[in-house]
Amino acid sequence: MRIGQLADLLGIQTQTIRFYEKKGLLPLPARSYNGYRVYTEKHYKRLKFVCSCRAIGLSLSETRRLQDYQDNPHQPCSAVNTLIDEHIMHIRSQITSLQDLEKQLTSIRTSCTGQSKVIACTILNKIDEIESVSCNRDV
Amino acid sequence: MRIGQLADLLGIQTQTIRFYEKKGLLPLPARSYNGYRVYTEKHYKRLKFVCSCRAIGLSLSETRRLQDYQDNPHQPCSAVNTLIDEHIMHIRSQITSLQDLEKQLTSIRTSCTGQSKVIACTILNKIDEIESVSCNRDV
DNA sequence: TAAAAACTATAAAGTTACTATAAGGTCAAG
DNA sequence: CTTGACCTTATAGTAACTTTATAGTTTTTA
Ligand SMILES: [Zn+2]
Ligand SMILES: [Zn+2]
Ligand SMILES: [Zn+2]
Ligand SMILES: [Zn+2]
Repeated sequence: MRIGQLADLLGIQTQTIRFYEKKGLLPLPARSYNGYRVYTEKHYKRLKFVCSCRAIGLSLSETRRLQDYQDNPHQPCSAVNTLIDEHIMHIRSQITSLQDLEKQLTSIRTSCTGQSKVIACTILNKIDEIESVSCNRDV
Repeated sequence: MRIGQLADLLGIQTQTIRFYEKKGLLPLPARSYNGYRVYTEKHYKRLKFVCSCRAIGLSLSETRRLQDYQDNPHQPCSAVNTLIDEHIMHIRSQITSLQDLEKQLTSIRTSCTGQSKVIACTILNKIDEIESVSCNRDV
C-alpha cells in the first residue's frame, strides 16, 4: 500500500503520515524501487492507533508512551491506567478553567446592549477592570 | 520605568513584553541613552489591557481588534459585542468537545482496574476499537 | 576599585501538531 | 508526448510564547 491509500483509509493527509514517521510514531516503511513508501497491515494498525489516541485528545508523547506499553505487553497495565487518569485530569482542568472563563465572559457581555459608542462601552470598561492575578496564559 | 519593573508590575516576563511590542500590541517605547526601553503610564495601561484580554482567553488578534476599537472610540460599540459574542462561542464549543472527550475517556477508563497485564488491558483494546470518523485534531 | 550579580539588548531556535509551499521525480492514460 | 495524479525532500508558517546564546550596562559588594 502506498502513502496516499493509507492516508485515505484513515482520513488524514499524507504529510501527517510522514510527520508521524519523523516523530517516531510510525515504524519506517519499506521503499519500492522508485523510492515510494510501502506500507503493510502492521503500519495501518499502528497508524490507526495513533489516530484513535489523537481522537481522545492524547498528545503525541502520551501516544508514544502507550505504544511503548503495547510493545512490552507483559508488564502490569497499571501504568496505562495512570496515564489515562492523568489525561482525564488534563481534560477536566481545561474544562473547569474554560467554564470559569465563560462565566466571566457572559457577565462582561450582558453589561452592554451594543447601543453605545466605543468610548462608553461597558465591555471595554469591565475588561480594563479585570485584575489578572498574574496574566494567566494556559487557556 | 524600565522593562523589568513593568514586567514585575504585571507578573509577566520581559521577553513577553518585547514579544507583544514586536506583534504591534504595545507602542514602541522611548529609549534612554543606553538603549534601554523606557515606559510610561500609557504603556502600562496598554499592556494591562492586553494581559486582561489574555486572562479572558482572547487571542492576540482579537485583542488587537479591541485595541483598534479603543483607538477609534466614536464608532458604535456593537462591533465589540460581536467580537465578545464570537469569542464566547469559541469557548463554548471548546467546552462541549472537551466534555464529550471526558465522557469517552471515563467510559474507557472504568473498564480496567489495572490488575491485568498490558497485553490484556481493556483500555488499550477500547482505544483500538475507536472509530475516529476522521482523526479529529482540533481539541 | 574591581569583581560579581543583576539587568538590559538582539537574534535565533524550540515548543505542539500539524499545514502549506516549493521544486522536482515517477507513472498511467490519452 | 504531454497532462494529471501521485510520490519525493526540504523549508517555512501557524499561536503565543519560552529558551538559549551572546553581549553590553548598571548596581552591588567585597
Ligand atoms: Zn493529556
Ligand atoms: Zn458596548
Ligand atoms: Zn476567541
Ligand atoms: Zn488496563
